Amino acid sequence: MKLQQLRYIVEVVNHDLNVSATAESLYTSQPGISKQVRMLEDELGVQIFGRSGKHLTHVTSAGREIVHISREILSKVESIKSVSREHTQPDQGKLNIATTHTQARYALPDVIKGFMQRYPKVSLHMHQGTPSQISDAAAKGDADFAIATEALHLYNDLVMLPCYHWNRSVVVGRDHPLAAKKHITLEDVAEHPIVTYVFGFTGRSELDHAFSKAGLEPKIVFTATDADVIKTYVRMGVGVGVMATMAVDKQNDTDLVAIDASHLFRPSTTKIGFRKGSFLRHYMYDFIERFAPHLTRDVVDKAISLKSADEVDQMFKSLTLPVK
Amino acid sequence: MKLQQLRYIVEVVNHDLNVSATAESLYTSQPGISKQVRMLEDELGVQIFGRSGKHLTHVTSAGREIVHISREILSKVESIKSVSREHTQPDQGKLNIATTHTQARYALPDVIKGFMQRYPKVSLHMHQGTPSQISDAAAKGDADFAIATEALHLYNDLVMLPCYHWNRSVVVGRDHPLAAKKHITLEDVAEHPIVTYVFGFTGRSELDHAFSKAGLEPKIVFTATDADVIKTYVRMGVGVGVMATMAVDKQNDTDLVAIDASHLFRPSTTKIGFRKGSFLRHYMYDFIERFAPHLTRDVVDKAISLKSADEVDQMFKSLTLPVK
DNA sequence: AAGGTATGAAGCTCCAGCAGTTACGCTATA
DNA sequence: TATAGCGTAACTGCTGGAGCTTCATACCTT
Repeated sequence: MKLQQLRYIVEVVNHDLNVSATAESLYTSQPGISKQVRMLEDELGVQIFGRSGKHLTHVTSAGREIVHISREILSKVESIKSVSREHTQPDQGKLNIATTHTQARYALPDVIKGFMQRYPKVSLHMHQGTPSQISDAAAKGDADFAIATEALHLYNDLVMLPCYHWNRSVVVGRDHPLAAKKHITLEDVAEHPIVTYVFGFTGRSELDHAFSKAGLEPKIVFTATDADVIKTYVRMGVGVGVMATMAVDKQNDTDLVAIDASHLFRPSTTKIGFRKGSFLRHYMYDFIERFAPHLTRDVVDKAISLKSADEVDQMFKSLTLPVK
Repeated sequence: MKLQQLRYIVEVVNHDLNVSATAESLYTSQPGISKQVRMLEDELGVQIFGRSGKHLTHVTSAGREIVHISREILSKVESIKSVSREHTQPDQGKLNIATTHTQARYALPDVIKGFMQRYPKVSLHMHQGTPSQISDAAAKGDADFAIATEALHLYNDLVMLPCYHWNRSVVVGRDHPLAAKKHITLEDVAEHPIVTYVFGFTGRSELDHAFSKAGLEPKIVFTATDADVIKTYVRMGVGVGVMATMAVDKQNDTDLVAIDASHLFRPSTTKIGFRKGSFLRHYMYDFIERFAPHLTRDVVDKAISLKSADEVDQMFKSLTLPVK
C-alpha cells in the first residue's frame, strides 16, 4: 500500500469516478491511476470500485470505508507537513477561510486586517460560498476554516466552535408604517411582505422557526443570499427586510430604519469549524482567538479533545458568548 | 513522503534510535533506513533526530510530533487492511490479547473457550505480561486488546472500558487465628504478615490505599505477581494472603479459608483497552461483549466516539457493572 | 431500431528513477 | 583504544509513470 494509491482512490471519488479527469487534475496519466487502483485492490483483495465493463459505476461498501480512512490518512500526512513548517517558518504559511457573504462583509474585515498586519507572510485566501459549499470545503480539507451560521452541523468530522450570537432587525424605509413603531411584534412583521435570506443562509432557519411556532404564515416575497441585496429591495419598497442587525450600516444606511427584533427571533450562533485531527498552525489558533476572544488556544485544544458535537455544545453551554 | 519512511522513523524510535537494530528487525539494511530518514528530513526541512557526529542521540521536538502523527497514520493503514479482511474473510483473522496472569487464569478461560468455538478460523494469541507491558503492547499496536486492572490509564491513546468489579478476600490456612472470625477488620489483617500482589499488579494500589487511609502500616512480607504463588506461600504459613476473591478455587483450595474482605478495600475495576482509532473487526466486538455483556457494539461505538478517558468514565458512571 | 461517434477505462511496452544492497570508511563512546 | 554503529559510494533490480492501442459503453442521429 502506497500513499500515492490512497491519494488516487480519494481523488477518483472526488472526481465522481472519472479516472481521466482525475489524472488530469493530478497531472499524471490515466493508465497510471487505473493501474495503481487495480494494484491496491489486488493487494487488499477487495473491490473498491464497482465496474460495468470498463466503466467505474459506484463505490463498494468496503470502498467507502477505505476511502474514508484514506482521507484521514492523507489529512494526517498534511499535518506532518504543517508541523514541519511550523518549526521552520513559524510565521509563514497559508490560511484558507471559507465563509459566507455575511461574515466576509460584516464580521471578518477587522479581524482579517489585524491578522494580516501581524502575519504578513501568511498568505490568506478567502473563499465565499453557500453554507453547504463552505462546510464541504472544510470537510474535504480545501479550507482550513469554515465560518458560517448554518449547515456546519452536517459534517460530523468537523469540529465546530461557537463564536458569537447575533440578532435580527426589521429594516424598512423611513416612510414605512412600521418605522414609527418602537416595539414591534411578530404579527406586525407577518402583515407585510418580507425580504430576507434564502433558505439555508445566515440563520434563515431561525426565522422560519419563529413564524411557524407562532402559527403565522410570513409573506416572503423575495429572498437573497446577502444583506446588501436585501437592503436594495427594501429601498425599492418590495417589502420589509429581516436581516442580521450587524448588517445594518449606521453610516450609509441613513435612509433606512432598523427596528430591533431580538425579542422576536431566537439569536443565531455563528460558528467556526475545522476538520477533526488536522494540525493547527499557531497563527490559526491566533486567528480563531482574534475572531472569538473566548476561544483561546487552551479552550480550542480542550474542545478538540472532545469528540462529539454534543459535548462541544455542552462545554460552551455555561459560557456566555459575545453578542453582535 | 512515503509510508515506508514513516514506518522507518517510528521503528527507529521504537528501537531506541538504534538504526542497525531497526534494520535487522525490519529485515532490511541499515543504510537503506539511514537514507530514507535523511530524505524525509530533507523533504520536510526539519531534523527529526538529533545527532552527535554519526550517532542519533535524541528525538527533536518536531520529531516527536511527527513520529506521533506517523504512528496514527500507520495505525490507520492497518485499519484499511482490517476493513478489507472484514469484507473478504469475515470470520477469519487474528486476535491478540495482552493480559495479566489473574485475568488469563481466572476471568478469561470461559470467554476464550466460547470464542474459539464460534470463530475457529480466528487465530487467537494471548500475551501474558506486567500491566505496563500490556498497556504498552496495546498502545504500540502489538496487541488488539489489553485486559488488566492496573496501569491502563497511563496511555491516553487507549480507549478503556470498564468490564467488571471485583473484591478481595483474606486467605488463611484452616488453623490460622483469623480463620475462625466471621467479620474481619483492617486492624486484624494489619496484625499479621501479609502475602499479596507485587506493586502495580492486580489492584495492588487499592490495598495500599486502604491501609494508608486507616493510618495502618501493613507488614507485607512477600509479594507475587499471581494468586497461585500467593496461595502457595499462605499454605507455607508465611503470612495471610490478600488477593482477588475470584482467584479462590472452591474445588481445589479446601485447605484454605477465604474471608470476604469487600468491606475493607474498595472494589477494583478490570478494564479492557484498545488503541484509539483502530478498526475493530466484528469478532472483536463480539469478544468484548462475551467478556463484558454490557459492552455491546453500540455501547462500545458510543464510548469510542468520546475522546477523553474522563468522559468514558462518566458514561459508565450510571451503569452498574457486574461484580465477580 | 440501427448505425455511428464520442467518451473513457484497460492492456501493453518502454524507460527513468529510486529503494535497497554490499563493501568500506569514519567517529563517538565506553 | 576497541568496537558498535552511522554515513558514503557504487551498483542493481524493481516499479511507477508515459504513450499508444484496444475495447466497452453511452449517447446521438437518421
